[in-house]
Amino acid sequence: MNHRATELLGSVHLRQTEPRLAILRTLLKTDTLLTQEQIAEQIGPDAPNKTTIYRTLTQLLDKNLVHQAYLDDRTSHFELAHHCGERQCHPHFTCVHCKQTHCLTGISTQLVELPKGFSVQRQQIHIDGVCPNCQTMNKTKEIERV
Amino acid sequence: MNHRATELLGSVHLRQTEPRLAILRTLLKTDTLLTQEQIAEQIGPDAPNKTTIYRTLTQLLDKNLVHQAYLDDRTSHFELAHHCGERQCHPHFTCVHCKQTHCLTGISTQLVELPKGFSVQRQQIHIDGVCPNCQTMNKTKEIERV
DNA sequence: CACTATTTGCAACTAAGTTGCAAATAGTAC
DNA sequence: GTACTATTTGCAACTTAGTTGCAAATAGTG
Ligand SMILES: [Zn+2]
Ligand SMILES: [Zn+2]
Ligand SMILES: [Zn+2]
Ligand SMILES: [Zn+2]
Repeated sequence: MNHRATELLGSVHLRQTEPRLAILRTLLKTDTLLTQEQIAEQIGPDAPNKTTIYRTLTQLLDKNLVHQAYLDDRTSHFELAHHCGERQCHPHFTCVHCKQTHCLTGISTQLVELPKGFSVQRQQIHIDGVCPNCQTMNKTKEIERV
Repeated sequence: MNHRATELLGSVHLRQTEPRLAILRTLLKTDTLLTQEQIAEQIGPDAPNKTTIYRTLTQLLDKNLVHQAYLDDRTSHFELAHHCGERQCHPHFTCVHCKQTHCLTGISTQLVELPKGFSVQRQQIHIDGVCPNCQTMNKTKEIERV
């Protein structure tokens, strides 16, 4: 992981600093979106300052190593761009019950057919619903009530 | 418009108050998403307090008369739900150049096929790109440069 | 007209994200 | 290794969308 982080930084000609490596390692480890706060938590007590985290994420966004998603809670979520297509991110699913967001990386989706004159740079799909976990929990509760 | 606003409020059993009517009239008049601030602007000097606007929008969201979209700027955008399907809003297109968002109400889209166990409540598609207006403006500039 | 539950406006607050600046450090040249 | 400089970092102060508590105003009802 550490090596991959170094590699990624190198590939976009950014200096190899500990804060940047720690942030990249954290993003490499996870399979979902993370907020600035979650990144800091996961790095632990020696996490970089929040300003540094935001600045680093902005740089990685500019280099297109990282993507940003706006879900339903007014805070930005970030992830590595390596599971996204050229003009389309993988879809995201947010459970209205447990509020968890899942990256649907295995799923193929179509680009929307746009009217003449519009050109696409990135398409993002966001789905709200109930996740498998909460679905079965609800069923269990129903059975218990009977 | 005024009549339609009254009708809408009645249909969800909310009291007919001037702030609520003004907000609904504004949403009825427009063909795009609006922020709290834009709603206040459009109503003018007698616009309701921002607290009232947010509270009203939340009530209308609960009654499913209004939908909320999170685009790329950390502020919520609102619109009437009347151009949305049962489980899917119309797609939104944001121009990276002029920052304007367009409601693509005429376009048909598919629901993503979810893995077993996930159930959909609402699918939203958001596209970033260049709008027809900015596209032709760029072409014109190129020609001028030659 | 009177009554009450609901709604509104205001001021103070919360929290995500940004900015300016001085101190620290990565990469480079010797 | 040491010195140098451009870049990066941390901190504190700030900005701003959205929320909360509460007292005053008002829609609907009889
Ligand atoms: Zn869930
Ligand atoms: Zn994802
Ligand atoms: Zn445009
Ligand atoms: Zn729309």
